Amino acid sequence: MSQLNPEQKHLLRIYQQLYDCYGPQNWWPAETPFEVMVGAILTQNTNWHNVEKAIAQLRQSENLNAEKIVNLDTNNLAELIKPSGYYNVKARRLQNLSQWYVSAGGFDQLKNNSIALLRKSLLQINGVGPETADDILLYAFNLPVFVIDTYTRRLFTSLKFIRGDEPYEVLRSWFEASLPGDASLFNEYHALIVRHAKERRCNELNSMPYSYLERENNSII
DNA sequence: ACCCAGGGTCATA
DNA sequence: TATGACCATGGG
Repeated sequence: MSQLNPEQKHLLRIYQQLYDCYGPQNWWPAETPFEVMVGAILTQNTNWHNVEKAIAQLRQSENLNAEKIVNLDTNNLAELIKPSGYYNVKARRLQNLSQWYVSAGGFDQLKNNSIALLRKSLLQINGVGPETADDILLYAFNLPVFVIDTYTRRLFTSLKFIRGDEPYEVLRSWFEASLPGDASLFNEYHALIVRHAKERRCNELNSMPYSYLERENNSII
């Protein structure tokens, strides 16, 4: 603790404040790593409540596994996930992801790869962008990756840590370098950010801006 | 009726 | 590299 710089200490104080307000979030709500991956695709620009309906229909039809999804007719798959929106696009994305998953030999094979290799591999799947890839790395593989989403940008912009328009990779690497590399911490932190964005009941946060940009008179780049 | 949600791709300049 | 169009359901 004594070796942490001011930014690191403040990021941890913000985390502690969120945790005190909302408690543990127990993310990601799923029974298997593959279900996490499916949820990560389906939740793209979509309310989680709608995603739950889609996953329930996949489960009920006994299609919630990679081999089944690969072999399903794309239109039938689209019908099953309809509540999640963008269903034609997402049906193709789910099949791309499932093809990748099956071809790689499943979770037990995939988990042996490094973070960098897995991310590179995930980003080559059409339909998997940086945030979806990092959701999967953190919540399916339990790897220490800090997920950047619109909520993260908004919160830390309002707290004056960032400008808000920095490229994804700039923010991810900055947060990862500014926090202990602990998957459990990143897991809970991101979940708390989302919880706070939905409820906005943690008023203590508003009174603790760090003003990093003003103090350094510069950006984090 | 209007707004947006736990993004990403593709076409265009 | 940088904008804009597009994907689409369901809840507020």
